[in-house]
Amino acid sequence: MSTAERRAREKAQRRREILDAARKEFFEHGFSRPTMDDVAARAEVSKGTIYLYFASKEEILAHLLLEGLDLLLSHMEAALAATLSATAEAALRALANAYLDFFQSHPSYFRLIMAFDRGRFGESIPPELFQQVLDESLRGLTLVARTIEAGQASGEFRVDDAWQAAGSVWAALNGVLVLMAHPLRQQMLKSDLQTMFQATMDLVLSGLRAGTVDPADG
Amino acid sequence: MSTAERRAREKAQRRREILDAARKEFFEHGFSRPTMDDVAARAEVSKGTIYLYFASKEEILAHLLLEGLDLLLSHMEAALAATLSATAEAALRALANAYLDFFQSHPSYFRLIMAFDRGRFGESIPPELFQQVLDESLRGLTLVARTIEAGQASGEFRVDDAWQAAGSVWAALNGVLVLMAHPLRQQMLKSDLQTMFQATMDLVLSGLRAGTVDPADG
DNA sequence: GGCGATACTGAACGCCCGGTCATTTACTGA
DNA sequence: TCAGTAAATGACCGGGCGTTCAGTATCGCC
Repeated sequence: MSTAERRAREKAQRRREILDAARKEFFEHGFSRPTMDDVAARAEVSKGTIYLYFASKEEILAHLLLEGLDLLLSHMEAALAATLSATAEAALRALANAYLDFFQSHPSYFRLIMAFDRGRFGESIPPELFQQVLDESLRGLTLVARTIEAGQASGEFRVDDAWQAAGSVWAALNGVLVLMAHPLRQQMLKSDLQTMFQATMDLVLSGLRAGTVDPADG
Repeated sequence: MSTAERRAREKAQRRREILDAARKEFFEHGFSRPTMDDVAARAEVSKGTIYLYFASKEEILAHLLLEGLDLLLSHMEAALAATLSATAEAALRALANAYLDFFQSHPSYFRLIMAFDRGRFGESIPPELFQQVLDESLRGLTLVARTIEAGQASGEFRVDDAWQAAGSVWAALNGVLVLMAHPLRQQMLKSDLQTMFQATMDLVLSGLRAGTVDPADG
């Protein structure tokens, strides 16, 4: 009996080793360049072995993507948990900073998430994985939307549709990260990512406070 | 003498034909899938001929990219020209709508611009073309920055740094387009691109009017 | 009419790579 | 000890594709 258990443990371990090797390869050399042979060499197994654990190259990437989303979500949830009793604005700032942190600490995961968003996979990965990714994605947006709803309730934010506002906030922050990812942009705008990110957050928060209804009035 | 001129005309014409064929192929099937054989077949020339007019596949894409940027800039400039004597807010809305129009009328050019932004080329294309792309890109941002400066001057907008604000605005609008490009997103947020785009623009404008300095005060 | 120049052609080159499967190796329980 | 099984191997397959270049066709001028 214990033999079977050990076997299962070893199998899981091997799988993890392959995933670790793939992560290193992909994060070091981009998501296209590395070949299955590269990953195999790094994992110190033969190429055939990889296919005993994963159905395809894309499936490996899909698993890494899920890792990244999990990490991002846990960052965001931790940030929210730490500001439970604060104002909605503070909570929203905490969420945004968690996203910025994630971008800076795990740029490759960020790039992978963006690649998925662009439809890099979508075909050719198991629908069940695909659904998981969508669910995680939705959970993230939900955190933002709920925070904005709290701000609506407390009167901090004057917006009609919290989900729409959440979409705008997410789009704006994401937009800054994508835009400023390029060093050339930082040159063009003569400011760095941090500064631009905070400025955008300030702008958006100012908009949320002022509300988009009845611009001239309070 | 006229012979040489005709020759030159014909050469330019052939070049245009190849570019037209490449545009169709790339816009129909994505920027990677089509092969040089596909482009050649579509242009009704042999593959070798293409290399008499372009140095590489990437260079062709770079020229298409420039076309796209030109088109976008002319849209934006036309929009600005039509609102010369209006408020800064109206002008900024006109710019934004021009961008939205561009996205909707020429989605493939938009995707190409985004691909460049991601660094899809950057290596392997002539530095002179690369520089041209950066210049155009900067011109676009300049239009936004100047408009915001006008709003600063007129007192419509309360921001310290017009360029920074321009970056935020650009990032936010770009972010919405990228975010909502996916049909799944529209489902998640239960609203369409148009609505989200306008909502984001409203939010951002509200922020510009309110200013990001001294939040509680006017 | 023929010669040089210019334009064009497409077979061939060189290289890359994801995925498969017959075979070998390692282990285990009787 | 050995047969049965699970795991691992890596040569091989089938395909793809950007780029080159030796050879061919076309044109215009003397």
